[in-house]
Amino acid sequence: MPPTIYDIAKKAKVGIGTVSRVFNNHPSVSKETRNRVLHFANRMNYHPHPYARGLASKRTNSILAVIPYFTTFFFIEILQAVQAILAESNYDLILHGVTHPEHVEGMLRKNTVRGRVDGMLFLSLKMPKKFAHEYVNSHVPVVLVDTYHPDFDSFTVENVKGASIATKHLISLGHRRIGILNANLESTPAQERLQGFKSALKEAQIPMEQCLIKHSTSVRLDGFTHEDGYGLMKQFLALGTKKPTAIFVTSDIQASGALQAMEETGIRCPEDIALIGFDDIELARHIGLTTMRQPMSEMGTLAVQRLFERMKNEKLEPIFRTFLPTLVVRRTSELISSREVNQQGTRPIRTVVQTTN
Amino acid sequence: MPPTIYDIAKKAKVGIGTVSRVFNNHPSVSKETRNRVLHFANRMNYHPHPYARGLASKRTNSILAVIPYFTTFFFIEILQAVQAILAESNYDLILHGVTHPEHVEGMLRKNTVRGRVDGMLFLSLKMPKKFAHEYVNSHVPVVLVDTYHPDFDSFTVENVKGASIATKHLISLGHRRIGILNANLESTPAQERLQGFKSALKEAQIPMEQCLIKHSTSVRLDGFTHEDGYGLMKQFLALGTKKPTAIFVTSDIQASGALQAMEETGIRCPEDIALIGFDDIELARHIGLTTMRQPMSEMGTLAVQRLFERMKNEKLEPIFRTFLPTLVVRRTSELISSREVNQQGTRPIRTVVQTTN
DNA sequence: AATTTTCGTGGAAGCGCTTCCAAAAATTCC
DNA sequence: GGAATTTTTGGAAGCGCTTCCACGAAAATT
Repeated sequence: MPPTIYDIAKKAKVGIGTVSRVFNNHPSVSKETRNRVLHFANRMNYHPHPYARGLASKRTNSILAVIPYFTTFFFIEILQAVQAILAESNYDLILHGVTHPEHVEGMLRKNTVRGRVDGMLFLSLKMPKKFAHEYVNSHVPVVLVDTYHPDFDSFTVENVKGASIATKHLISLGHRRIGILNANLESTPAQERLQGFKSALKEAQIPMEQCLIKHSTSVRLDGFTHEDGYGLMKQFLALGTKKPTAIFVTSDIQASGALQAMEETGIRCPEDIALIGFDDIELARHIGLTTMRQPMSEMGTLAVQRLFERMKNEKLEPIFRTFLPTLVVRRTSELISSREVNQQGTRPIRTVVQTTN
Repeated sequence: MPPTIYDIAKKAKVGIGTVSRVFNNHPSVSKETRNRVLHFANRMNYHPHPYARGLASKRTNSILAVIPYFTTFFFIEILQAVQAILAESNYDLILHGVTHPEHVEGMLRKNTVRGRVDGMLFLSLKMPKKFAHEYVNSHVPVVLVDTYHPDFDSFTVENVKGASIATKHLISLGHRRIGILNANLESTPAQERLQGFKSALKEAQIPMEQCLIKHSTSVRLDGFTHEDGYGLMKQFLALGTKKPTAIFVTSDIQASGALQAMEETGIRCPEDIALIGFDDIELARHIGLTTMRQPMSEMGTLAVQRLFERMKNEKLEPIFRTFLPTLVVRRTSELISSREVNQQGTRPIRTVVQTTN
């Protein structure tokens, strides 16, 4: 049996209250007593039982991250930043992957009750309306990341503007027949990116063509997959002379599929069709994909910081913070004329990050 | 205040023992009573307090995964499999990223004490000798993944054989000047992969050349990075006529860096230098990299299953299970003669998985 | 020197559960 | 119909801690 606070108290000839105070850095313990307690605690390898602590103090020192089941780089990078902060504050990170959207509500109802966790990060999932409504007070602080609800702190990416910037980039390159290769329109990012795309075209007074607007209908990962990109690009390529000269693809992963479809068909990028993605996952750098960078690490950091603030002070007004993706120009959207070609006919892969504001 | 077991008991006009029994699926509760309790519990949104439960029952329903701080695809895929199993068994997954190797021991000492978690997965980190020694009984079940120690269940990849298979693949393609682009030799996988490489050459009676053996000295991620691959490949390319015709790269991520270095220099792959990586991360498929696939998902699954077994029965003998990586042949090791070239001069990216036993 | 204030400390109560034992209720048996 | 079983049930004790109140000793004040 591991030693309890009583064992330490007895050995150190003090009361349990004193031992407790030592381990909670309570100021009113004399230096000698403190050292004596620490000495024995150390010798006996004593560690306060976190559950007993949680039960007695109503603080758990752990925060819960609820993420969609599919783990992509997007979440990893956010969680990595989260972990870093939590670790230095001595908090535990509990992970809940949600497999089915219907489970979200039950999960919330279960974990949102005081005493389970000190706070909760809710990533990329739709906050059920019904739940948000009945979520009044006396509840655990919740911060949303990559999803929005007026009643909670929300940290999201400006998908509309990002998509618009991406599209404008293609326009600025001289393209006029521009397509969009979108994910499943069920998902909010897909809707917003489509919206941004359309607004950019409208602003540039480029007429929209229905055949240049394609989206996935797949349910898996809301269509943000390599396969969906591949399939939709094949459809684009089948358009023959009506096919676009540039395409805004709503995620890097889809773009990689699209690129593969192009390679197989012998359509060159960017010569025949230029491409721009969204996300800037690691892969994008490797394949030289122009894309919109999402500041995942920053989002994670700010979200936890906000969560901590809210844990200190319940009554903060919800804030809604938005992150503007940055344009990262790489090979797939290079201007053909501006290319450097070396003796072997290959080109260096370069990355140009363009800061937008 | 959330309702407690007492509130439910009062409403349902039963004793707290009965409520407890209902929530623990104890058989000796009559159907009507059970339904009545459940009815009120539901109405009042009652959820047993996990910490109180843990304290009273000495089961926590959570397992801890200790991972190196740097989060790579390797861990993600393993953890994803772990999560899937835990979720369906109603267990929580607690994540501890270890930032500094020196922290490992303290972390173990702290969490390995009964009552904190029910079990622990220890990924890719070196189990401190000193700790393993004093870790006798009355401790939490621990299972190691991607690392080995005789006193614990260990699930590891056969790096030596994997590296040997990779090297033999290159040999079978007719290559004789074969290099190895390795990570930091401080790390076990790097050492083992070097060993497998050497043994394959020896078996084929190919003399080893010192200049074809290169490794990273970087500390970050033990040298398993894009940058290290890039840098070392530059060194290979600087060898001029003495440069290899094929290289075994000890990870996909390094291989992607190596490929970039080749592209920049105008050295073609596989025409001038063939490449084989290790891991089969998603990226490998996208860039058409031949590689050794590590069965990460399978490892994760089996490791948790073993952990569960051990949680049921303390006294199991440690087992040591080993996974053989599979050769996945893609573009970077194609035989030049066997290439299909289509009219535009591009080739389809194909994947051939070769099962080895 | 007597009084007040401060500091350090001990330990009871209570956090919300599980588990056990004893007792009540229902069922079976003779 | 009553005793013997079996099935349900109630609730005290205890899990390991925090927190608060009370108390004695030391320091400061008068």
